[in-house]
Amino acid sequence: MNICVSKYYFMDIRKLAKKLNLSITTVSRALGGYSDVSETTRKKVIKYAKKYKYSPNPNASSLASGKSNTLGFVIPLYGLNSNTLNQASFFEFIAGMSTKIHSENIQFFMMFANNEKEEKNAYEKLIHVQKVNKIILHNIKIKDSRIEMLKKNKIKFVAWGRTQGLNNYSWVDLDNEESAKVIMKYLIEKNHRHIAYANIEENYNFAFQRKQGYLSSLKKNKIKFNENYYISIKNEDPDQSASAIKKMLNKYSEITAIICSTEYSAVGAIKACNQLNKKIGKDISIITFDGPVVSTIANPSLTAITHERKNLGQKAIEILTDMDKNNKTYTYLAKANIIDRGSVCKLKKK
Amino acid sequence: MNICVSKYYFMDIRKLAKKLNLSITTVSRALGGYSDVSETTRKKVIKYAKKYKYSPNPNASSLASGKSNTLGFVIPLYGLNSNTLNQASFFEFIAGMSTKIHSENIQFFMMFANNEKEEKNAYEKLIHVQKVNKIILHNIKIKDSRIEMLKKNKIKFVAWGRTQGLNNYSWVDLDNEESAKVIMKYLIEKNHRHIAYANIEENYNFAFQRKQGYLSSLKKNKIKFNENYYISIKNEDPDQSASAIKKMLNKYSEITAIICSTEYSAVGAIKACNQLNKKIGKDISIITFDGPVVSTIANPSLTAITHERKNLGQKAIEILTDMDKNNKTYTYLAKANIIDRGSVCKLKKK
DNA sequence: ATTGACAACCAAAACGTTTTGGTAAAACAT
DNA sequence: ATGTTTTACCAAAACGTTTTGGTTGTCAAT
Repeated sequence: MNICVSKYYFMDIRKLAKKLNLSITTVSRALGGYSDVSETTRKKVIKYAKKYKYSPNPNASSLASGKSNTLGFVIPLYGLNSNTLNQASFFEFIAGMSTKIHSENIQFFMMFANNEKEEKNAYEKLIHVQKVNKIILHNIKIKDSRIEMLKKNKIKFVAWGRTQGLNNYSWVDLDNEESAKVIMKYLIEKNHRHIAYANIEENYNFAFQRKQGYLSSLKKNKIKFNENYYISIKNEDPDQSASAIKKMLNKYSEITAIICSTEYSAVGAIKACNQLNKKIGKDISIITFDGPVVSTIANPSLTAITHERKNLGQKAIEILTDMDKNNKTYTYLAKANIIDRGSVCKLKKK
Repeated sequence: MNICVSKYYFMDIRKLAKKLNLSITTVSRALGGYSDVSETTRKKVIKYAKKYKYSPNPNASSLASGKSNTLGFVIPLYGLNSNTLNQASFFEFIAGMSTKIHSENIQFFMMFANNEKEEKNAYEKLIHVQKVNKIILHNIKIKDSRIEMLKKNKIKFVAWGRTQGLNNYSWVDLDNEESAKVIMKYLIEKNHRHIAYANIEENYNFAFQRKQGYLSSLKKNKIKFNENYYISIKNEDPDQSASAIKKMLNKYSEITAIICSTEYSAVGAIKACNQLNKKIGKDISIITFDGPVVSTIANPSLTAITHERKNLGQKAIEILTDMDKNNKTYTYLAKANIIDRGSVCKLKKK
């Protein structure tokens, strides 16, 4: 009654070669997809490899080839650990990756970083000690020196997020600017004209992009940007948001809708409205970016625009495998959909 | 202007041995801590290894020794991906680990699992393909066949959580029963006697343990267990909780306090009270287990008992390194503290 | 002086692959 | 018929360690 050991009766390439009456070289090259093996032989090799559950020893293989077929990934704990919302998007991303990884037989090597210095160090270790040849670059800064570093080392990578300016590398990202426009269209169709925007500080790239979409939609609809309707909070702290929003709503009572750039500001908005006894979805409309947590936890729930984050992870892996084949760079923008939870009301046309 | 490559000018054990005028064997054994190397030699070796930033090629080392000094860890996405609250505790755990991993120079190998079958498979791959020699066993079931499997393969492991019954292996866990008792003491001191308990289904081990604490505290204080005050919800769905709690409060208006076994049931309780127009912290008291999310997002915030989850991760690594030295098993129970957020009121003594 | 134990070192084998630099046979071109 | 190219295969080296099975020299006990 051996639960597991029996399943992996040990089969190395030598035994496999002997069983097949082939040389080790041929077996290796058959499985490696080299062209100096006839198709009939290759099929036989693959069939037997499957039958005997042969899987090459990854250490031997990495050692011999100088590459490890391992995907490096650094988890920036310092950005995640205290931020429940980022955590959710993180898990959605790796869940997306995992669907592809399984089929592509890639392996995974993770490291942790508790601050920026550790983060950079981790990437260097991944490359020079672990010898990973693929990397998911996460937690992109507006300007990011890691990109040059990876290029110099000729490591294939996909960035999750973009730097500001020219992005001449492969990346996947949310279509932040576009989704802000979608939100604006949604509000304007419901006849909102005095639309406030609660942001976190703009040196987060996504926050900057979202604001751009807001501004360009205003312009397109010939609404003048009113800077009193715009809030920028340093930390992702709902209480700070709440007090700023409260002040704003008190002073500018003509505001009928608030766009919240993160879930934290959304929670702030809810608190502010509760304190002012404004009924959400009636006296005031609120719409937020993202919202996995708000949707289940916050009270009341909020209408939100959500991105297909799972696609991001999937695409990242797809791109990496495509990059193996040809040396192009690829990009992917995740689209977003509005999920109506009743926190936005339709105003009468004036 | 080389950002990174220069930092790791390549130094292997051969070059190091040549520089030191020693054999490769001696260098290896000096760094490995073997006793057939004199202390003076060892010091010299270590000094130079540091100076030249030598770090052994992990693939070569694993290949030669048959062990990889790598810690295996399977992320059960199927339990995490949709559950924001588990995510938070997950990150707290790995953040805890990361503080120790850095200092102990352990490496990390992660796999993902989207269901129980994949999960078990992942552990087998970790052992037989990746050749990890240490494992953090996560997502423990009440009865868990993986434990036998790991024992049979002589893999050192620490379980995060416990099976029911005899636990003759190393584990770290929350002190669930004790913290339920702490909560009960807290409520009873505030003169609550009609205390309801909103649980999720008891075949989660932690839910079972927490209920035990509740029951034994009742007994100790000579309060008879009233099964009408006890709710057990299948899924972690706030709305299901809400409707059950609402029904209960309507029928048994003598209830003055609700203990929520998870944050989800806490959100349910908040919703129920709002719908019944009962003011939390005044008309009714609510206290919840955990609460990283509730504390920032839920409205109002709730008094909660929180465990030092970061310690769990730290201890897990500590235990693994201790187990390397001597073959004992270790256990650790994380203590909990009540954080008062005003949702529990003091009743007048009758 | 001889023996045994011990300390400190080392050469070579082993780990399981990939890669290099071939060879033999078959196919094709002249 | 001969030279050339192509196809299909392989032996051996290499990857950078750890481990095995020693050797040599020193010291204490006899």
